[in-house]
Amino acid sequence: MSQHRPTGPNGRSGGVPALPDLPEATVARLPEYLRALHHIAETGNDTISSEGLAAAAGVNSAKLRKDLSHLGSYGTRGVGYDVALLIDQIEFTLGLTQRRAVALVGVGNLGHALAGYAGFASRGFRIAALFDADQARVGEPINGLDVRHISELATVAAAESIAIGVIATPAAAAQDVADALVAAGVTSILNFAPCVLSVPEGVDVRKVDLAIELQILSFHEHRKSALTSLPGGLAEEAVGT
Amino acid sequence: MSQHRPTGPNGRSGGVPALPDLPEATVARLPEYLRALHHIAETGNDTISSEGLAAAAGVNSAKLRKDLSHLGSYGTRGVGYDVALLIDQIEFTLGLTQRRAVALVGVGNLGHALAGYAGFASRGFRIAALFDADQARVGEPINGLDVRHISELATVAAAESIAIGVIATPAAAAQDVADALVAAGVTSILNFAPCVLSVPEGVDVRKVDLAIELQILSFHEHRKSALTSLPGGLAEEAVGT
DNA sequence: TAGATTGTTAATCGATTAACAATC
DNA sequence: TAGATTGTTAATCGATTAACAATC
Repeated sequence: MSQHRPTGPNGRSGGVPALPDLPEATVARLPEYLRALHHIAETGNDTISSEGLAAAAGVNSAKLRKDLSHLGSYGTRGVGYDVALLIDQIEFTLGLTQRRAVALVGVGNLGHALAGYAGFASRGFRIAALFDADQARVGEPINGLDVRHISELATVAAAESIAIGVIATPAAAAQDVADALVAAGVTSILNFAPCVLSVPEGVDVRKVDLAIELQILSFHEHRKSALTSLPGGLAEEAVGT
Repeated sequence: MSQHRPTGPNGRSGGVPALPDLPEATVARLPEYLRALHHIAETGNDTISSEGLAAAAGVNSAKLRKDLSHLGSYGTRGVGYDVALLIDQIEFTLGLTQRRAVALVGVGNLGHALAGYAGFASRGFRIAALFDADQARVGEPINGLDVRHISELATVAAAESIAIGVIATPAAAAQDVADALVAAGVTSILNFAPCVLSVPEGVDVRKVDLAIELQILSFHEHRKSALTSLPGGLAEEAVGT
């Protein structure tokens, strides 16, 4: 999913503040904790136990504490975590202290929806530019931004300091778009096209494939219906804890 | 992410055809192999090696062979895999031999795009009904389907044999929608709302949170820029293989 | 102090990978 | 037969979890 460069055993020389190595599984959960913490903050709580936060994030509390211990020691034994402090720590770790500019390529069905998705803005990102290869769409205003032609990518990316790109094109176009993004200096790509992208070392790719999510659910449906049709009683038994 | 019931050590009595236990990580990759295989089939190849398929799916070949070995032995040593046969096997395993009916709840920005997403139809699913809580949207035709009021969920789900639901509502509404889906007999949910759902045992939930994907990328951006700003040379060194 | 809760340890579990014997 | 490639083994690695000592 994400091309990942091992950061090595932190073998550094200078007195630079060390960014600790975080397990990838932990990194993937931090945003969930952050979302839960914002929710908790909104309800007026300024302290939360690992048990409470874990419940809000849908994980078990041992895992949560283990995850947070990688960031440092920001809880108080016998009390819990200071919500505001923990929000700050996680936001810092995720690099969300600056609002990051994002380029969105492909303003079809899905791209159009993503361009208007309020969750990006509220959670640390700014859609800074929209691109499409179709001249007929260039100039079209979406959510306050005019769609630009893909050929302008490099210029705009430089001008807006864009390091993150979102691909919402058909699969057939995605690799070319990825190449263009990389050429424009983008080093992180979120790919909604159902295909594998090849990118140089140092560029991170994450993929969201909507049909794959349904197919995974389909697998479990298939299992569930197979169990149901077994001779009496077995279904319950096999479902276990 | 997905509430998962361990299926137990296959402890069965009767002579029912055994569905082998598959590691969850393998299940999550099968759809990717399937997509790659369809692509390979379209290019006219009827045989593919593990090396070739692995490359097309973006994984290493040892992992691919290990994954496929869980389904049984469908390759030929010295030759490779029969593309059509493997497609059939994976589709069977994923329960894609029947086209599955899906209910989509919430036809805002994102829901609208999902309702029109061709990838669902082409990869085993049929959006059978659209729902919204907003009476103003009820009756609106989207992609050949009229939006219905959420109160009709149970009736329609039964009539259309819907077992899979997609939630594309605001977070605040998502839990109520999930409850309604479960009450209507839905046993698999794909949740696009940024919140944790609580569902009964036996119901599977998968979650897609678009902002979380960007936040994970942001983390890596943060790391990369920290490395870049280190005193000369270290950046290259730390990036490693 | 007594009660609560963190941070850490250590055991367990599952996933990945390289290597290679089996076999086409 | 020789070459190619699978399916499996076994070692390694990373993630999860329960338990509890540390400490507020």
